[in-house]
Amino acid sequence: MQHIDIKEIFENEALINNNVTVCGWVRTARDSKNVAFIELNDGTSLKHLQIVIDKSKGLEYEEMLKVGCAIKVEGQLVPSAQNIVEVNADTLTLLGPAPQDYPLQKKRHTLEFLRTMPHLRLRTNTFNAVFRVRSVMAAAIHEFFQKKNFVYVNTPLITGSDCEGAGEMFQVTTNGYTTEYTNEEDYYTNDFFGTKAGLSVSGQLEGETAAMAMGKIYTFGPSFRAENSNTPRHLAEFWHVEPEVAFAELPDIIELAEEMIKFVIGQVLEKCPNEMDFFDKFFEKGLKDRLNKLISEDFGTITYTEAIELLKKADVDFQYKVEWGCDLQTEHERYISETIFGKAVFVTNYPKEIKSFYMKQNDDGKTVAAVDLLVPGVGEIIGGSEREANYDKLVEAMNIRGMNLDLYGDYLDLRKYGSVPHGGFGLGFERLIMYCTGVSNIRDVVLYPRTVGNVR
RNA sequence: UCCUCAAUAGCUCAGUCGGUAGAGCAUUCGGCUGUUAACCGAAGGGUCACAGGUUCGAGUCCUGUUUGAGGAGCCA
Repeated sequence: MQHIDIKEIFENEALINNNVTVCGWVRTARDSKNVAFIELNDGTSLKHLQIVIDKSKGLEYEEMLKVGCAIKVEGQLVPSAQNIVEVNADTLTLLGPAPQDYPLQKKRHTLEFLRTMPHLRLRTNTFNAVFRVRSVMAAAIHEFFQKKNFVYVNTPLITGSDCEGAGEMFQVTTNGYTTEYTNEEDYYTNDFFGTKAGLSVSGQLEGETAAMAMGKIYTFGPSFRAENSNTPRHLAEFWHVEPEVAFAELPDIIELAEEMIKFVIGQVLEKCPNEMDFFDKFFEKGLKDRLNKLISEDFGTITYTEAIELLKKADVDFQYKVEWGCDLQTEHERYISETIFGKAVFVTNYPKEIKSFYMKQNDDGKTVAAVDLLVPGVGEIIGGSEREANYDKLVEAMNIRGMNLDLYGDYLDLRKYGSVPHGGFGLGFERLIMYCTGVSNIRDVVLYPRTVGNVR
């Protein structure tokens, strides 16, 4: 169907005073005696295109004033004082009518109401802006890593091993509920893979194997967590960015994370000015200032041990007592990133007891080379570490946790043959989108959010 | 999973001390000299989330359930 994107209508000055054809959905219409106005949106632009209907031309137009219908318009593009340009319609075609029970109105709806119709909420300004920003961010992530010679790998979504400590796995099975087996082993050996399988909670372990061959890799794809967590920051299915770098130590990983966050946010500010104005106006006042500040200054850095000292000295009555060895609670993380630093901050070198088996044990014998990136508002958006490269130390850490070493033969081989210092991090893509847009519920930055009890 | 709050017209909400269900927007109809969430007039629209209970009488009080939101835990 030959037509011009509304985005181009607004940007290409050469089109002015020419005849154009545009298609789109009617967002709102205003009718008076001699003239009617339609605001048309085709998804390419946040700004609507005004269509002017001169009633003396005798066009059929009444059905096309209904909010939500799809129309095609041919007419002359003319300058407009208030709207930059507008189209004086010569012909109007109704592509798809919208009956009066169309649920979206031309007024503002609550995000809660829009969540009840994930298919139609996409036709609102908010979701138009969210998914354009999401798309630009995804492209920026690829661009960042590709320019740095990282190889994009796709780790398996179905896995036999659990990335320990990263949450509950969804089980993958072809055994129906009517099948009966006498014991668990019998059940799994008769299943599709002949063993217990699940959806991956992280591609890290497989990513490490790739990094130990290709040097620098990244994954960018879905991860699945069956945790019963009901918060505005958790999804059962989310997109995970997981770079893994050989010949790298913890400071290299921190530098990479900071550089990546700054690049992606810089791209959004540059390529989505209208969307960012929209978010700044309707979702978080001062959003653009906050992001511009973020990309122009260094992130904070503090060790876990230093953070504990500062929290102990803080004149705040925390609900959870601060003691070296405890994991940082949300209230502590907020105090560090929002009150102490007032910006993004890396917290490093956590006690080994509260972190995963694969993290490199530091020489102090008490901590591991882990890092979390805390940002004001959203909390933790990155978790990473230098990995334990020493075979014996890794085996020891796994034994302490009572893990079955037989399931990790491939992983242990990496330390047996040509082991090198390496590390990486995991970024929750949706959390970065929240941080970038000011949208405060993760369900509103995903097309069809999957959460506990919701798989529509 | 735990804690708190909420659920009234299609949407957003009001509803006083327990006494006949309200507004704005939307919809439909009519009007209006180019409007910007247009404006003006009229009409239609209700199982007050669901199930019990207290009461002469419950949208309002009590109990349970469901759904949603926020916080916590877990995490990205």
